[in-house]
Amino acid sequence: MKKYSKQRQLIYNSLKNRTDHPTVEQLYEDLKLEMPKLGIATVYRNLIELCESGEVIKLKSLNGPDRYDGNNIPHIHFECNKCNALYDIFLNENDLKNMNNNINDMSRLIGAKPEKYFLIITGECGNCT
Amino acid sequence: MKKYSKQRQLIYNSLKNRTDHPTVEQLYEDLKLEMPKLGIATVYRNLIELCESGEVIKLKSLNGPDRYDGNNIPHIHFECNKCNALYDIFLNENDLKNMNNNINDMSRLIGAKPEKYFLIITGECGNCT
DNA sequence: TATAATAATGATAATCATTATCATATTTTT
DNA sequence: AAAAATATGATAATGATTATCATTATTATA
Repeated sequence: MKKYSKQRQLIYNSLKNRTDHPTVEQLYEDLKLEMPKLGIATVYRNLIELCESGEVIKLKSLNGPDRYDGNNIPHIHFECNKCNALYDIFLNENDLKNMNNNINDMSRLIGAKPEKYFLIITGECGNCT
Repeated sequence: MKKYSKQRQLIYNSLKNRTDHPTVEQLYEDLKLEMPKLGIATVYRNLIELCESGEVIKLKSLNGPDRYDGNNIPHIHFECNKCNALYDIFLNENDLKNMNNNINDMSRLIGAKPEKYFLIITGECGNCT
């Protein structure tokens, strides 16, 4: 993957080093501290590229704007409907395999060919109970 | 559930009688044929109410704007990344039970209390292959 | 290495989706 | 039927994202 511009490296590294799944706005505000001339359009542009290359995952939040996940190994998400925090949930090898089998079976029901899946659970997170 | 205004009944019935998961714009254009004075804000407003009451489900499309599902029995979705069609996939009782168990187990991993889940599969649908 | 060609940036305008406002109309209550 | 409560339609306002374009940075070429 190409990541030559200073800006892209900054965006890429930042996402790889945080697990809070920031919105574009959050990412932009944080990165401006390191690179004050950064433009928000650059953040949008690079996120599109990074998503297309598969380095980054775009998450459709149920409440606010889209959020971004720098972790591209397969996993699922939990969104707290109290505090809006978005958590990663990593499945063990066996559960992941089962999940993939289920996805294939489900898709077969409608004659479709699955590529990816997005599973998001909502409810109350541990911090909010 | 309350659905007294002519407009709300129209919106409600329309969603219950179609399975294509329209966007607000699509729904609005279609309903204007039956009720030419209908305003799009009314569509938005009533969809919010219908979602809050659980009669209707809001779906976060991976590409376009949000889409709405008049079927509130638990099921999952497949979004075709070629033609953008959004399909329902209904699970049998056993698979649904397994899915719920999995959701509970996954949530337990991070100490969260699950309420709902949204599973969307992407790929190529039967019509596009 | 200097220079030409290519591609990315930052500022901001434009667009798209959604929500807010408010005067009017409809529905419900009394 | 009148009063109170609620919903509507038109449209302004907002929020999120994309498009434009002159400038700057990066890469390729001589």
